[in-house]
Amino acid sequence: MPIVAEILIPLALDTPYSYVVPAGLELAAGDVVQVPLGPREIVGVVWGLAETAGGSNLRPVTGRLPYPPLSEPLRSLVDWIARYTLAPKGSALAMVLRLPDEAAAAETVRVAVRITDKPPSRPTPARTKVLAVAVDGALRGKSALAKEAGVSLSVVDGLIDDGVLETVAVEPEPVAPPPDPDSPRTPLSPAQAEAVAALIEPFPWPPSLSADRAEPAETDLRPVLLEGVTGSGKTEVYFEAVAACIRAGRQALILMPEIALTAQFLDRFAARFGVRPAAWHSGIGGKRRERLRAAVAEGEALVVVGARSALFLPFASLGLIVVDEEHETAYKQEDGVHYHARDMAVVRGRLEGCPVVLTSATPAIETRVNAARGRYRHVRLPERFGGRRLPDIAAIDMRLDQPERGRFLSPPLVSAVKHTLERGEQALLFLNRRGYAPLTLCRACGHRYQCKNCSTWLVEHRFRRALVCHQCGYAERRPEACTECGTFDNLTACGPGVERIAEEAAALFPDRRVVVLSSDFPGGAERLRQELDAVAAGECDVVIGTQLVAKGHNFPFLTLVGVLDADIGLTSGDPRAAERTFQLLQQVTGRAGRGEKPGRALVQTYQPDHPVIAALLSGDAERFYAEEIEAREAAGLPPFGRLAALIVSASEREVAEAHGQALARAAEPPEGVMVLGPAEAPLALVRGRYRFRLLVKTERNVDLQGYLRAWIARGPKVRGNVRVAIDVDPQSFL
DNA sequence: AGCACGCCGACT
DNA sequence: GTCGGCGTGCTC
Repeated sequence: MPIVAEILIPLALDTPYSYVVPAGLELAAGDVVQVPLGPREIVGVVWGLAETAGGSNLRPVTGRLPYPPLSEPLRSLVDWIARYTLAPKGSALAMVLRLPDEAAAAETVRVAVRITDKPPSRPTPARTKVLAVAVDGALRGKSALAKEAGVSLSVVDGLIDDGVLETVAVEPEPVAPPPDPDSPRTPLSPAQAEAVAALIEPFPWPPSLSADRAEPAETDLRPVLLEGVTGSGKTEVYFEAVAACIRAGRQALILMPEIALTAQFLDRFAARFGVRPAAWHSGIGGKRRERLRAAVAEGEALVVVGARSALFLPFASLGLIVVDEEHETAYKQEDGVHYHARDMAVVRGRLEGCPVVLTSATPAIETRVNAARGRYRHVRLPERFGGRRLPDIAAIDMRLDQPERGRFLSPPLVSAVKHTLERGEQALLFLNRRGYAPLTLCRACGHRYQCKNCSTWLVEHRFRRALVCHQCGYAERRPEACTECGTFDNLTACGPGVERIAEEAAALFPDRRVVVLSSDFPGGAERLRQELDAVAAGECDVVIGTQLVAKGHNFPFLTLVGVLDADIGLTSGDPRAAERTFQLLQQVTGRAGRGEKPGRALVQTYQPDHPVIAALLSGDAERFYAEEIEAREAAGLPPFGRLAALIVSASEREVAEAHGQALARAAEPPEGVMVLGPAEAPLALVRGRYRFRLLVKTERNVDLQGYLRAWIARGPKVRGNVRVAIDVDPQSFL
């Protein structure tokens, strides 16, 4: 009887396709194979095998490919994610399978050169310089040697041709040198040591700590929330869990938001483990990427630090997943397959049978609730490391301390910055608004510049001389004359953005180095990264920054943080606005005083009594969480359970056809599902397609997928290429 | 993802 | 009259 293989193909297909297995080919589930699809050959993965009588009209599997098979837990993860996110299985597989393309896989042989006994046939000054360096007989790369000798590469090549230097093929440098868990380290504080013990005691691989205990601890595979204020040393605590994991011979994965994956962090890792960890992020490409993937699959890479896509690496023996800064929104993937990496990490941990540690100074509400209800363990680090104090936080009531007309820095803040700079310390002015001014209007006719596609104001970017929509990216040149009434030179900028604050700071402190850090930093992400390093090294006095300064980087010289408009975001319609604002402000004020000197934060606000601001000022996070959870309950929003948004993406024509129909002609929701509102007006026109959202609330364990499928079936008749996904966010699924 | 088919506008 | 734009559907 012929054997039929169910092959999942990494395309947007929801079901595996059937192929016959040719005689003589032994296949097992998880094997990576090549199969014909239409006119071409394509890579797929064996999802299942069956012996059947029929199937003679099926095309045969071409053959097995020399890649490590996908493990059972990883295949289950693909199935799980596809089901949960309503994505086609093949799309979920594609995230795991990103296989090397031929070009990238071609390993170029690296060569090094070494001096031989042969004297040069024609000694020239340049050659003499090279030989002076090479005389020690050590191996060097060609370009390294040329650089060290201060000559060009051709001189080295000439000496090779002459036989004076010999080339030696070198092994490529290891992508993942083994970290040493027992490398000497700075001692932990008592609070940290206590947290380490509490954290790893119930982990399945026996930690050395409990080796001498009489009773072996009972394993507890619940995810753990490791919560501690900024500067409490959470990293060192979870490093000990990583150490215990690799001592037990298992691999560890540390997930971080991309922005936090800095040289600074890798150095901290190196300080603990002797080597830098293997890093996986969107910037790592080609050959290196594939070698690292192979090292992970062979179990050779013991620790991987990576952005969210690292979650899909084919670990041979995963023993621990750490999700650093678990509240970060960067963990949400918003295009293609919609998923939240933190939650998928919890799922993968469950499927792999390994513990998952979530860390944060300001956990997401749903994580806090999960911890409070005992579904997650909760380990806390209550104080800052090394006896350092949290920054003093004070409010500046903008109704009382008004800035000068046309200015945005209040007098108390200006004087605080002045004193900070006089002491030779750094100040950060935080304003979560890119560009120069959020609104431009004509003084003559009152026309307000608005996006052509969205309902938002166009933000002036003075550096680029453009008006830009922050919603959809639409941009136009900033006009000289009003496009409505034609009045020349009469447009006025309303409100501040970071560029405008930089202008103000430069005027106030003309002899100081002022730098603006935002995601549209001129020169791109790489230059931005360098600039962040420069700021951390103290090469700047006043930093004006958007939310990106709240993340990742540690600025040891920073002692003052001024928050310019703390109220931004509190009034937005987002049900998570309060939480987001609290997290952001807590993180950014926590930047102050992480070096030698104590820090201070001043918060400009019009509503010092707002619960979010009050909680921030009092440093009472407990109160904030309690109040926020209560407020959500009262508003019918879930503090727990799942808040999802159905996102429909439809073309302009489809929208026109569906116009007038209630987009939320929803199926009757099942028990436990509550529709919070009708589909909103189009959120944005993105690349010619409108996106809609439908917010639904669910209790745990409700078949949200089923409901959403029903919605799709009975929803507006937008035919054809309608894509649907769940906006995965606060949720529970265990 | 590719690739084919098919339906409409704008051109040698 | 065709050329080619992309919207749509199909691949075991």
